[in-house]
Amino acid sequence: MLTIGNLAKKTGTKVQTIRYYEQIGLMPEPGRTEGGQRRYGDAELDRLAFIRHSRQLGFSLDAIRELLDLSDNPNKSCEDADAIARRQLKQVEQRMERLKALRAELKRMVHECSGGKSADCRVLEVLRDHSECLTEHDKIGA
Amino acid sequence: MLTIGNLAKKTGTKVQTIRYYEQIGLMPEPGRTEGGQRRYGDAELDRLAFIRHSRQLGFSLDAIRELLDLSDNPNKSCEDADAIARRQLKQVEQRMERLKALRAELKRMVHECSGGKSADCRVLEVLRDHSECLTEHDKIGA
DNA sequence: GTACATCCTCTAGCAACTGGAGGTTCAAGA
DNA sequence: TCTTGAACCTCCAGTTGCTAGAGGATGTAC
Repeated sequence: MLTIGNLAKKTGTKVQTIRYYEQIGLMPEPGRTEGGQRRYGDAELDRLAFIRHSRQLGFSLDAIRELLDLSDNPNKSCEDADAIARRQLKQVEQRMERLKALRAELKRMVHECSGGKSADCRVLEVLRDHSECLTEHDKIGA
Repeated sequence: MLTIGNLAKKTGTKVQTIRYYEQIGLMPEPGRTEGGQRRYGDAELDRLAFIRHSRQLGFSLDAIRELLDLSDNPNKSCEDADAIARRQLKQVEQRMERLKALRAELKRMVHECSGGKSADCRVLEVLRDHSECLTEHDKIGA
């Protein structure tokens, strides 16, 4: 049986995060010692590893909830899981497109800066005047 | 003079967001009508446009605060603004690298899914077992 | 038996907004 | 001039995914 600290170490999670996952119902309520401390078994270790791995792949906690539900019910259709992954893939691709445009703009700003007083700064100038942008970058966020 | 609603429309910002920027000191306290409603001039319009544009390029509000300070003081060195932009560029590039790895992994997951019961789902299987991953993707977030 | 690392709960905070409740003001039309 | 209704006001709570700290209890190793 694992203490919460050891579970945390094994999965690369913070202790507080595990308690948080329990609080929002992603992790089950584990058994406790007489003194009230949490003790975890292998099932919980696997579940937390699944959650962490999914987070690393960028899935939201809501998406993970769905994936866990599919994982818990082997008779459900695989298509649902696939759809979630496809959705995630699409999001990732959109974010990459956005970042590409941002990178181009930032590079241009940075390369045009020649030092000197900020009155003549190209970086600030571009920020002041959107029309100087070569690319579209309309939505906020990555 | 602009009402807050018109300022919002002109800059593509929500009214609440403008009030929020005022609250945190990014936007100045504007003049008011006798009845207490905010009225904005061109300076505020420019400032908000600057803020929004910077946000679109992914700068944090803290970074924007610095940039605004530089913009307000034309005698300060341009190098500071350049450094902020370079920092931002670096972040964007790091995020892109991460997303590339994620995209590869997600694509692989999705392409291997052949439908059927979730018991045999490759998506779920990969999520269960990190060792099946071809790429490293250790840090969470984009 | 005692030290002290680790655990417990609870609360608050982070970024960067967004939404709603409940009430007031402004401007245009009758 | 009055009325209507859109837009404004303040204040508070919620979002996502954690993270940090206070103040106190527990577990374990020596």
